[in-house]
Amino acid sequence: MARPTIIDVAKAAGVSRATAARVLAGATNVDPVMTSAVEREARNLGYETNFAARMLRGGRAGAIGLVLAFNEIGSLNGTFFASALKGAAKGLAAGDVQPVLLPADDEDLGRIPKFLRSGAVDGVIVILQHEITHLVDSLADSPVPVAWIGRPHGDVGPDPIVIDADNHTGGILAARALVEAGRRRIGIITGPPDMEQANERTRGWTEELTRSGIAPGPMVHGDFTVDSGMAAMARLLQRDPDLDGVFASSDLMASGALRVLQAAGRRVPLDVSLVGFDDVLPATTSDPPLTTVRQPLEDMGRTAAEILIATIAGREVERVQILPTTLVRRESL
Amino acid sequence: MARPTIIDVAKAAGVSRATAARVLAGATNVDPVMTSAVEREARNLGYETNFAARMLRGGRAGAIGLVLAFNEIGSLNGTFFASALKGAAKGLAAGDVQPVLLPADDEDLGRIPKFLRSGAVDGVIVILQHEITHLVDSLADSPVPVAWIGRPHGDVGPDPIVIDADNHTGGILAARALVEAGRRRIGIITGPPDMEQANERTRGWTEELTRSGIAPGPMVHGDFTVDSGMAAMARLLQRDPDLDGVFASSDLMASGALRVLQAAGRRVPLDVSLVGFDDVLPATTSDPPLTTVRQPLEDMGRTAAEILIATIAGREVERVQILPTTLVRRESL
DNA sequence: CTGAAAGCGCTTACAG
DNA sequence: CTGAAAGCGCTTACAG
Repeated sequence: MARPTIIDVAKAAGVSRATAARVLAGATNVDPVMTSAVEREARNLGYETNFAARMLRGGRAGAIGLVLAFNEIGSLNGTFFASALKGAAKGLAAGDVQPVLLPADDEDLGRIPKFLRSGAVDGVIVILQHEITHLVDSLADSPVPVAWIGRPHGDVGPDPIVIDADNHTGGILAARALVEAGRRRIGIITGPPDMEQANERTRGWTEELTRSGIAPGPMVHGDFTVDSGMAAMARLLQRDPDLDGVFASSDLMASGALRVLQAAGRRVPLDVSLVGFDDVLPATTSDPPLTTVRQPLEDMGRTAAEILIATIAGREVERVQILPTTLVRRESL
Repeated sequence: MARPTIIDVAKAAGVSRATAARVLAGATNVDPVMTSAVEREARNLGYETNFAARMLRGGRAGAIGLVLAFNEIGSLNGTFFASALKGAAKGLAAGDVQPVLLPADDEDLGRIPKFLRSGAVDGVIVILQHEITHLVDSLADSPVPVAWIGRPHGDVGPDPIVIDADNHTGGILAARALVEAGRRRIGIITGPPDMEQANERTRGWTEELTRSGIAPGPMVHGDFTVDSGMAAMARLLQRDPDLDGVFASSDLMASGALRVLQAAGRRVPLDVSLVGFDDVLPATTSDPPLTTVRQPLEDMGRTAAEILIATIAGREVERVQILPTTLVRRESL
């Protein structure tokens, strides 16, 4: 069935469309029997007020534009999220589609699904930096197509649109670079255990070390932040003071680790080699700048936009795209 | 006159509403006389297709949602722009208003004014990092209220909504900190000369040095990027190799300057003290972390959202707000 | 080639 | 307390 209208709700509840509208608007002077009938049917049908109709009637959009120069979007590269956002914004602009920001509120999980049912957007791109299980669940039965940047955990329905980086190869690249630099006692600062992308990096790293005949060193979990990188590095040094190589699953954690290493008197890269992941701004501003595994975040965002636009237009496209990761050599290795 | 409709255009052109619609849709099989009459009147009246009506008719929004967890917005702090965006997004979310991203295309200046006339948004926030004169001009006669983050150059009409940081005091704080650290040969890396905010910082710096009986040292312009900071620092060292203090008008330029200083054998802060501006992520990840003048970027974004929402709701609010800057002491001073 | 009319889905002033 | 009807602004199938 097509998106239900208020007429569908009214019919199902056996009342006039005016009454249904009143109930849905929260009016109190309506027969309680009718009220509950309307509320029940609205829920059953998954009714949500049509955004365009309300706007045409009321004259108010309920939206505010954020104007920014394109080169300001260009400056968005400080973080994973900012870079992906930048790519997506560019891709959407190229398709003459407006990007609408939908912050997912932890306290009100229903907001986004509701918004999607209102018809205000033709599709959504989800930038999955951290695993947000409830968000994934609440988008599983979206009435509009969803493109996932990063592979979602859990059930997202059949044939999802997924854009991800090749995390597994990224882990291999990091391990190989450390081994080729002559490192033999190599630890890892990985991401949260429930985050599949981090796990794949770790798997690649483990495989490549094993393949090279080197036993993987100590592993500590972080949460991708600078602070967690500092804490993780301190624990890594406790576990093996003679560590000569570290792979951190994000540049932020790597830059935290770098600071702890230097404070502990280790010279990087002389005593310890360090490889990060992401290739975001802090990788270039730290001292020494970080050798890191580059995720093509901007490309991922742009690709998500393109696939989604094509899907909405009814064109056939490859719905899963894993973009390559590459090693960017700077001075921490 | 209220926003003109296609009926207004049709009347003015002396044709039926169907004909006007055909012309506006680009149909070719319309009498040339009628065609040009419609086109002329549409232009005269500043007609733009009502977004809600088209959407209700056509069923397509022409928009795509970017779903992101709130803590991902929280990670937006790599740059001036990202932090302001983060604050604005939070402020809008609190008011239950959707943020719509409007990238300003250099090649198509008309796009944003057109969009605003379509009624798709109730207001706009402009994040002015660089001075974008043409953008300012093209928004001067916006049909919806505009909130400027950063003081716009040029004519923006009467009684504009402006949210800015106290750049002048920021410059004073930087100079005072350098002087109190015992520095006497203090150079400055400022912003582009046409950018009022950078000029105010420089003015504050100059005033405070003069007040302390210290002659301001050499000045070089940058464009707020890391690279421009590196180039500027190199020139500063040429002009005065015995410099013992530097104020850079952005943290990115400061981190570029830091690298050049260290490459030139200067220890920071032992030989040279360095103060940045903004307090964005790279200030905390550089080595040493930067002492910097903090702009409350997130507050500025949030304030812009709040003022705009209040204005749209018809509430009276203070339309100009200059938020305080503060010195954040880290280790480069 | 042009115009009168229907209809997208909603809300609310009006009549009962 | 409830319903029939008008109207927000647009586009297009239909009739001429």
